[in-house]
Amino acid sequence: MKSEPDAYSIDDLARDGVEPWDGIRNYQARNLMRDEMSVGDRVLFYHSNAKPPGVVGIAEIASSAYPDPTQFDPDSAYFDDSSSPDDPRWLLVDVRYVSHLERIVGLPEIKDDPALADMVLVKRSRLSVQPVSAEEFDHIVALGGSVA
DNA sequence: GCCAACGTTGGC
DNA sequence: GCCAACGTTGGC
Repeated sequence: MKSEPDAYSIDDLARDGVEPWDGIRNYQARNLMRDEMSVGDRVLFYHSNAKPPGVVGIAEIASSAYPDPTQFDPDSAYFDDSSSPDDPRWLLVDVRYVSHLERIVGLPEIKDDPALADMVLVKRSRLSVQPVSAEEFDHIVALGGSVA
């Protein structure tokens, strides 16, 4: 899962513990949260639009998908007036902090690693929630160093 | 700041 | 249903 650290960083998640992952406004990302995530699933936390961009930590899914309240809030940047409470268009999941990696695994390193060539991040980078295989997950954690 | 790659919108 | 115009993402 990607986040711009200026908006919400791994340090913010470490401080907050659990955070509703609001603001996802992409159908593919929504469907992944709805259909492919279970409580306890591990998450790679990725800093996008960062210097450097890369995987910075580990989180886990702390809830199943439920309606994102910001879509109904006219004062929110994520407000969507074509969504109704009867039939919510946008969902979110709660995300819980697990750990930082010992070092950032940067995007260039990921792109250059043959074991990671099939990652969605490499093949189709512009998606804020992406599936990661168990092998890819373990490989990146091994590169970055697991703190726990 | 630039721009490539997508995703969405809306006229027809 | 097609597709042009437009908006967003995010690396560089």
